[in-house]
Amino acid sequence: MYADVVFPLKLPPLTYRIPTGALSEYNGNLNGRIVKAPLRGRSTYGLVTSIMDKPEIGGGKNIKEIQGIHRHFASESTISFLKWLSDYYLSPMGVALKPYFFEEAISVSVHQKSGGEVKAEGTPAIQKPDVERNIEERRTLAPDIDLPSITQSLTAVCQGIKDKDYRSFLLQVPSIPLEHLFLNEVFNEAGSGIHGAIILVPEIGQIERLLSPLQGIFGERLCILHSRLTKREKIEAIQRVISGRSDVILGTRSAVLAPLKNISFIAVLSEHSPSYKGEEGLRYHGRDIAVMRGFIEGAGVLLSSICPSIESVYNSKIGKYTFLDARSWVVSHGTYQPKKKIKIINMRKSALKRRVISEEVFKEAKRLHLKKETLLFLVGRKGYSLIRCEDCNHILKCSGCHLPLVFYKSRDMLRCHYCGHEERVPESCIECKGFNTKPSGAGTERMKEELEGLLKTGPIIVEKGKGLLTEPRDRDSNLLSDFTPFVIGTSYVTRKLRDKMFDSAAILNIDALLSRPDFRAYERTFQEVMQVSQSVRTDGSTFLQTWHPENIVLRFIKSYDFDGFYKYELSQRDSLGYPPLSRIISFNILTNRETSKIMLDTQNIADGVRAHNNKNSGHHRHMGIDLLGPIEIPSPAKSYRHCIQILMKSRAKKAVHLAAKILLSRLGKLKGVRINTDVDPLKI
DNA sequence: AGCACGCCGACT
DNA sequence: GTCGGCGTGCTC
Repeated sequence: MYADVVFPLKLPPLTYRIPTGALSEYNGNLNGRIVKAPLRGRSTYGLVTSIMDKPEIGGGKNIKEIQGIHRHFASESTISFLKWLSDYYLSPMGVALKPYFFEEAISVSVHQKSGGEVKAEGTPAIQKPDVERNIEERRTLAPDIDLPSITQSLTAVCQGIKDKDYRSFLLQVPSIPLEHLFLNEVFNEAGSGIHGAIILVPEIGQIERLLSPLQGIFGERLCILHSRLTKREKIEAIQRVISGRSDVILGTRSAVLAPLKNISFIAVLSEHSPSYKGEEGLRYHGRDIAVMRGFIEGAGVLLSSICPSIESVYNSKIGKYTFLDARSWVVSHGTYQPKKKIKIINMRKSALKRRVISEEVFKEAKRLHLKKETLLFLVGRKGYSLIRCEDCNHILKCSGCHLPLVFYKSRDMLRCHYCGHEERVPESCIECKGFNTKPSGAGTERMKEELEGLLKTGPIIVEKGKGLLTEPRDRDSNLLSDFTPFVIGTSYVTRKLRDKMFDSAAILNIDALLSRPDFRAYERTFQEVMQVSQSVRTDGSTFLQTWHPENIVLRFIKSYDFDGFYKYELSQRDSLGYPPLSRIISFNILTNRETSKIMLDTQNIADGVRAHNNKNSGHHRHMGIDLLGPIEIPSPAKSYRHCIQILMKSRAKKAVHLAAKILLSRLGKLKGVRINTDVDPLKI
């Protein structure tokens, strides 16, 4: 008998001989067991995914023998999920095994005597929920909360958990605290029915805010899992999960693949967050994986957000998810009023002299400064500005990366934010040799300068720029006391300083967000504004400065018309053939070699696949597969100098996978290149 | 991931 | 002349 073994390496399953007698010792089934097998002369731990009578004909000639059989790791459903992952993300199975915490599981096996099954200790008794606290929370968050209609659906979630029905929900909430409150409700209602749960948040910082309420409910059953744990901590966490001591996991993206034996519930908070998408290794999307894992393992899945992704709303419209609308959880009086004012500022009418700040925002700054209140300024970048030639309109770029260089006035240097390269500011324009180079646009540094200048001229005195934060990267966010009047930062300040509330906020150049070369630019902008408004107090305003106030997205945003936006955006995506109505797969061909020959070869391969596609689906014109490229793009990987990209795009979502496999197998024959495949890429 | 094989620069 | 650099390729 033979077994296919997967190693946590960039490898497909390899075939090994099963030692005689071993099978009967394990009831004739080794599937899902960790085994030790020789690989390139060294014994390595791997996972058995299938057993068979005869080895595959095409496989290796001198098949080696399994050296040791260890604990059971993966159920049949886990193995089929692994296969699905490898298939969907077009990666070798070993790459799919890695994020499964396989190596941690091996360490656990090795340290605590291999061979035998670890007996699950049975789930510890559920702790009494902290009822007092929850009631208190409800009172302060939403005094007249009207639960009935929501509760019905919520109970359905709980029933789903109890019945092991496959059910996914998309919940739209008006605020982050209510998102958390809802989750609390689910656990209070369904707590005793939950055996195995995963709660995902997009960033590590958000774990903290859910920790104590969840500990109140689950006590020792709760386990934290994220990528910043040390090796040791990770192994410890996985040990708790494998042994059954912990069956409720709170963590980031990677936690979705925690090796839980049973799962009855998965929650994905802020499901729209781009942090859920991986950019290396197995490039899986945490939210999509959650839905798929829920389906395969029969768990209820709850996706929630203040501003859901177009994908998820689409999926709810076509019946894949049940939509729960909690936006009406708005309290009319009381302390909680989520719909804060959003003001669109027409810069054509009201930009002040240096064109980065408007009269309205300046007035608001003066007003708030007098009242000792706080204002958040959001700018597009760090540093002072870009440098643009007034004569030829050329913007200074990094010679290596072809990305704009950022001017740091304080150090009088230009810096490439991508590769870190620094250079002196040139005397004249590289393009036209003119001497008319000027700062263009505004970063945090320039805003600080601008603001100090403006406020000093008025009746307000700023204490030597004190309290103005220009370097939000500072690890120590404690620098920001509650009395810090003005914070200037890039958008990720809102993520890092979630608990700090501002009296107003201003996005100084929303046009930069809206005009990003990304088909999701409008969606991202909507989400960004919703995010920012979360940090603004109830009676405060969010100012959006724009040179294009006629932009339809701004009108949707201003009136919080998410439904209108969704309709508009979906029709745009439809007419251009973008997701969610199509699927995109990107292929990056990375190399350090001369690019011209590879470019030619790649072109030929692409043409071949194009011909193949046309032959197979020529009569369905609208269902065809678009193959774009190859084109040379700036290399996204530091260790490779060149990158050639091919994009595949089609409304026929299954056919595109098939075509991608053909393309990949041909690209694989190229020498001296590395190929990165990204299914459903976020950045293209 | 490792580890071997392989083809170009400064040392005994 | 060799030692060794790491870039490239293979692992049942």
